[in-house]
Amino acid sequence: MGRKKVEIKRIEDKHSRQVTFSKRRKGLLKKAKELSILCDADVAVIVFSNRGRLYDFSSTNSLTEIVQRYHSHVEAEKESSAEVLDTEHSKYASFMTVRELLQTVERQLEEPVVDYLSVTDLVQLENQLQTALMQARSSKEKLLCEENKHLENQIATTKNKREVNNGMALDFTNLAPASMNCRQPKATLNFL
Amino acid sequence: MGRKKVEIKRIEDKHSRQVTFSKRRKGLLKKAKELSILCDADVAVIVFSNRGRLYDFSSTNSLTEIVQRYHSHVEAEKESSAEVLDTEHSKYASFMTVRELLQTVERQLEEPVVDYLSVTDLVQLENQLQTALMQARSSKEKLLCEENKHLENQIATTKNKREVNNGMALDFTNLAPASMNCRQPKATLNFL
DNA sequence: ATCACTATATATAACCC
DNA sequence: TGGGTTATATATAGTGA
Repeated sequence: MGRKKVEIKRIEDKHSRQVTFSKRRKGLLKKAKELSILCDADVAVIVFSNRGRLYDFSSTNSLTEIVQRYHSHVEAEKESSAEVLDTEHSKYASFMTVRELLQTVERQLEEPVVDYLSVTDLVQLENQLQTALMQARSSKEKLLCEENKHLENQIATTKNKREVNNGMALDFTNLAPASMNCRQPKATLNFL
Repeated sequence: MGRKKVEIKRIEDKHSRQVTFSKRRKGLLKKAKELSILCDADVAVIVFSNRGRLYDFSSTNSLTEIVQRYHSHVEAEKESSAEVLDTEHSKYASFMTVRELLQTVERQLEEPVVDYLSVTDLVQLENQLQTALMQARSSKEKLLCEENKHLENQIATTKNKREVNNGMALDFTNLAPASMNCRQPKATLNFL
């Protein structure tokens, strides 16, 4: 795309590598922006120069937003590939997740918290909610209404079983990738 | 870059938006790869189509790696820049938000839901939790423990006031910047 | 570093299947 | 969807200030 065709391999000359980096980085971010606008897509780009300088683009206010969505998406894919999910289960998954969320937050608040579990669990909760949100976003009206009605019934009939449900611990060990993302607790430890 | 020059604004025709998305996405990911190879840079790209499908590129084995580097980079910058925030106020902000979240989710689940309020509210909740998360992540251990103890007391003493608290509507208007991010509800409405 | 210039390589819009 | 073709718009390599 210039006077000469360049092979796609590391540019050895330091100066032209730097110049090319500057030009292509700008081009990449521009393309990312265009894609997000033209196609109404959410796009995030992170670039670190080989000397550690950061450049980024996000189609939303915060890049983190998209990253979170990425994590939950990966999370969701893992779940759906693991279980061949029957329709009935997945249909109400988002709202079930919210109910679980509710219970977890309750426990979170009512039990003594030691160590950094609060931070870690917040991350987990956040992922769960994000997943629920993704699913909710792509639902259509009828599904949504059905779900709501169904949910109301569930709530009504489940209220009595509260104790039982609370006894059922959420299995966070299934969230391996998510917890790998959360090295924040470690980072927090570094402050001390 | 084609037969005609295109303005950079949302493509209204659904079909050509989809086609353009497909082509430009491929182009973007290719450019990202080239940049990372040519200039020995770390590059991560995340793309969500407007229908929620995920596409990504990472110059390292895991995209998460780069994301983490991004977070530490941002964290480091944040710390080096001034922290103006009033300590007393921000101290418990994250956990207060979680408590509000709890109440809101409860209402969400126990009240009949009409229209798309459920989706919209989920977005709000998501933002609140995100805010809580951000703040929690940057807390230090002592703060965290203090908060937890304080919180436990609050919970204990607040339980009786439940009714009153539920009556107190959350003021979402304070979340202006966050809610501006959420154009998804609009997008969701378009499906219908 | 970045800016401007140009010749050229690439990306891609409109069109086909 | 996803892949071709072709004409055109863009990106950018090489160069110099």
